Amino acid sequence: MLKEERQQTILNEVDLHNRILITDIAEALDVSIDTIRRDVKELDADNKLRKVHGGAISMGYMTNSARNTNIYKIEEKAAIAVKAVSMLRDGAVIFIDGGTTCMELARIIPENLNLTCFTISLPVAMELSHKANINVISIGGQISKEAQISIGANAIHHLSEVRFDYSFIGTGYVDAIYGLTEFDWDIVQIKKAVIKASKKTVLLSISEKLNSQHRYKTCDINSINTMITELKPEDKLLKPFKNHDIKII
Amino acid sequence: MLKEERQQTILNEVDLHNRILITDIAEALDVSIDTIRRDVKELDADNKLRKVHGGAISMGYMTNSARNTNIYKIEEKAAIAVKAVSMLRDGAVIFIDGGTTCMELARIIPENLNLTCFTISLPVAMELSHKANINVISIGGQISKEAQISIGANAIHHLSEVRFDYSFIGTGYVDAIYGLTEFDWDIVQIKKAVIKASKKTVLLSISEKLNSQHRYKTCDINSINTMITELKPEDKLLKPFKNHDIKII
DNA sequence: TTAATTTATGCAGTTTTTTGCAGTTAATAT
DNA sequence: ATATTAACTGCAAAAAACTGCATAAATTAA
Repeated sequence: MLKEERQQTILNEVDLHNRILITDIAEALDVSIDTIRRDVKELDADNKLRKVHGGAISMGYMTNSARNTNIYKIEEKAAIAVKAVSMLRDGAVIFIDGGTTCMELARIIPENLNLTCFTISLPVAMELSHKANINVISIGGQISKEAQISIGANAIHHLSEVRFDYSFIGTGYVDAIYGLTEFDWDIVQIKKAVIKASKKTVLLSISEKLNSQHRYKTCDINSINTMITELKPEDKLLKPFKNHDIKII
Repeated sequence: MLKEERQQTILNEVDLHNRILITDIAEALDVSIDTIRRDVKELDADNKLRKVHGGAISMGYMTNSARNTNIYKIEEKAAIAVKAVSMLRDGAVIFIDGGTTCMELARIIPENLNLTCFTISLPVAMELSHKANINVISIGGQISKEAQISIGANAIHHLSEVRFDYSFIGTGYVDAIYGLTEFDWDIVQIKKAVIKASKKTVLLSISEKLNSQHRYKTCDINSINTMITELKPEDKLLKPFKNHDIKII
């Protein structure tokens, strides 16, 4: 049997069943385990499948990391994400919110970090699921079509049963006096539950949102432990927040 | 024997068997191995076949090479999805499994249909969230990195608290005698819970999976109410399933 | 026709590729 | 923590591919 044939067979099996065992294939094709191991290694290098311990899994829809490049103020959000990542320590149990800033954080979390990440966001969960050492836990519930996050009583109830070392949240609007506010009532409810479940709450927000407010209130500014913007901590725009008990990065 | 003749013979053999061994051809045509090697080299340069170590394979046989971005057997899966969609009625409460076939179903569910859709799959949830009239409920839990679905006790517990009119599920392997089987124990547990929560269970499977089996059993074939493949119901491949109480579409 | 030239083929020696095995290390499961 | 299983490393045998060269066959030119 030709090597090419063998590799085609492997690919076919992987496509069919999403997952294969090296030992199964070796037995089926009657070649040594090492040979199949090498085949799988090659196919993995060619991005035809993903090699895992003991076998291989299909690329399937794993590949569709539909990089949405045109995110508003992406540079600022990336800068915020970098600061946020520096807070992460091995073994931490954290929560990551939805929204493009938190998505950016999820995207740049290093592969080698061991974390347990809870999230209500479908895109964040998908992004994190590609990282080997991150244990991802999706909080279920009704899906908000606009934000692609879980909302509703079910999600809130779930949040009441966990406790995060850190939660990284975004907000629609933030103001030193009025605190964090949102356009959407459902989202406020979820965020309240998140903050309640967190030992430390970290707010990620681009400076453009500073000094803005809306209808529904999530929490006072004092409920936030750390605030991250793309600005330097000494920037004058951040002055109104310095009077509070907030660490500004 | 003319060189042209010889090369034509080689091409014929390749077309016939999809593959050849250099040594076989050399022996059959009674010329030296080097000659055939040179012939194959030329034919490869002319893109008449693909030379590989030890022989050559036909161009047509290389189905997998260009297909990297696409989904395996997408036409078949789309055909299955079309049949599945025809079962949906306004107001139904359904469950959609993960996997590429179920993803295809999610993709083609009409915008104007009013449905409540539960799912454990992140990609399916994201896809459905774009449809205005679909109420999407994500079942949370630990995220399986391979399948991008929720697994574990939490997800199973949730499934125990709902009841679906229909559940559309995929499977790794299906056989008339051994029933539905999977590679992965966690996934079996989830699927058991799904089936238990469903008034009617609909299996979506491409025919290539028929008569295959693996280690862990999800359920007997009788637990399935409807079975959808890309084949016509009267296809002889489906005969083993006709003895059972299954509706075949 | 014959000589010259090109092309094709086979052979020997060398290099590369493939494969399986044994021993060790790493990962996973119990 | 320990047992089991898988992965990696280096090695060696076998098979295949490549190289250069010599010879044979075919083509062309004189």
